[in-house]
Amino acid sequence: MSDGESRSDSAYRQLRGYIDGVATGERLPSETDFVQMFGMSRASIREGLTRLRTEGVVRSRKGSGSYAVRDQAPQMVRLSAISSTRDLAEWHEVRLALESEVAALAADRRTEDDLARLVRAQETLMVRLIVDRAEREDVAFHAALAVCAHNSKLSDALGRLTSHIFSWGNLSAQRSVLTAAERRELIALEHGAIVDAVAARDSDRARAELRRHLLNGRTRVLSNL
Amino acid sequence: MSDGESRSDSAYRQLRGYIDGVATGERLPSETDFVQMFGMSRASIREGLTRLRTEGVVRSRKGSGSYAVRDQAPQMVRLSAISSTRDLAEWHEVRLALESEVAALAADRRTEDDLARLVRAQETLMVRLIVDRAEREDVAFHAALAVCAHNSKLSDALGRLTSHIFSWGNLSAQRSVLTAAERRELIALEHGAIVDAVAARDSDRARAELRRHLLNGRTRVLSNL
DNA sequence: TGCACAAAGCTGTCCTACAGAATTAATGTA
DNA sequence: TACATTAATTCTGTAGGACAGCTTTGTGCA
Repeated sequence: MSDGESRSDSAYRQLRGYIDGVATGERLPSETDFVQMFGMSRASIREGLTRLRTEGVVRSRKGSGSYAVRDQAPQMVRLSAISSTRDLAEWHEVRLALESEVAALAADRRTEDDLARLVRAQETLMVRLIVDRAEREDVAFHAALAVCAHNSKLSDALGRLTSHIFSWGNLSAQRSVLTAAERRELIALEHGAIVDAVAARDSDRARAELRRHLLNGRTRVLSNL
Repeated sequence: MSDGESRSDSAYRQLRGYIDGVATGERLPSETDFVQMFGMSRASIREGLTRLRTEGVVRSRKGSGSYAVRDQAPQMVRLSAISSTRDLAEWHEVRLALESEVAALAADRRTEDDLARLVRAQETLMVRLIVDRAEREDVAFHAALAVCAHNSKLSDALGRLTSHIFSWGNLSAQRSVLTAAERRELIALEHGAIVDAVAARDSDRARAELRRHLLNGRTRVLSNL
């Protein structure tokens, strides 16, 4: 889990943890202090600090020191760049949290029209899977599921997060460990179970089946790195 | 150019300009190439690159090179203003999704120190509840729980969302249907159940108890409107 | 006390060096 | 020739040292 973490990732994480424990505007220890505290070179410490400066969490003044800048306007949740497998795993967990709730709400609230759209999205996906990986249709299925939940805040956040994670996937090698046929069968099975649960208005089962689907997918993706 | 510009500022600006002129996914020149192109040290170049990586504009792979990312995609999830009870209910559901997962992860991953902090937060809350509504201490308890989950993305998003919801609550009349004593007993019971589940490393129970806690709270708040 | 000045500490920047991953070139074999 | 294997090269990540220039602190003097 934390093995894919580079030195500067570790520095960033530890610095962030340190900053969470100090008052607004307070001066941080010097970079050389952090070097001794964290047991890594000043270059790595500075890299972590640079990231925090970019995020607006820290401000540095030449000759004086670095200072914690507590956040001013928490009106946004920033989808920070995915720069390590740990970042990816963490965003996956956020997605899992949102989408498992979406699945449960979908089972509770779906209309007949919603269900019809969901079924159609799944059928379109399965047809397309014969040709290629059908990533666009896969996203469409999950979007159709989100619509069923009848919560615009939830589906909007989930949609942005999913595309964020997805855009990372496009950059990486994206070699699947599964054959096309295996993948097709898996999706048929797992998506089918979700659709069934939503159709039966069984929210607990919908949540459980979606969790299984995402956890399986995560395992496959992460085992590829 | 401008006098107040540091070397790394200049590197950042020039790198950004360079990247604007290349295709998505294209490989950038090496850091040593930029050293010659911009006439500054590799440290300054790397600082500029680190900023761009943090912004998600660039991605670097050890041994290979740095690549332009583009597809600037939606980097933010906007916490839109709460202007109706429906908005409030929807954000509550998002919070429920995130925090129930946090509770489950907390039970799985909490260290002894995490647990100690959580218990202390609850004790502080209970003491303060004798005096007033102790909203700050209530938030602190939930923050302590989030720390246990060891997922900075999840806890950050949840923290911002919670403060967003709370800021609405502060604006409204905030008349509770419960007496202070009733509220105190309820929090003791429900928070206690969560702490117990986390202590026992029972993720399912932690999830369930947190759901119950939040759903009860939601019912109380919404029945007030 | 108040002020000037020296000393120490800090970040910003540059340099050199090397490990380790990824890519490319070279080489041997069928 | 075609291809698999190996070696050389390239590149980022990290370490450590050095110094300039700015800020803060401390000291001594009037």
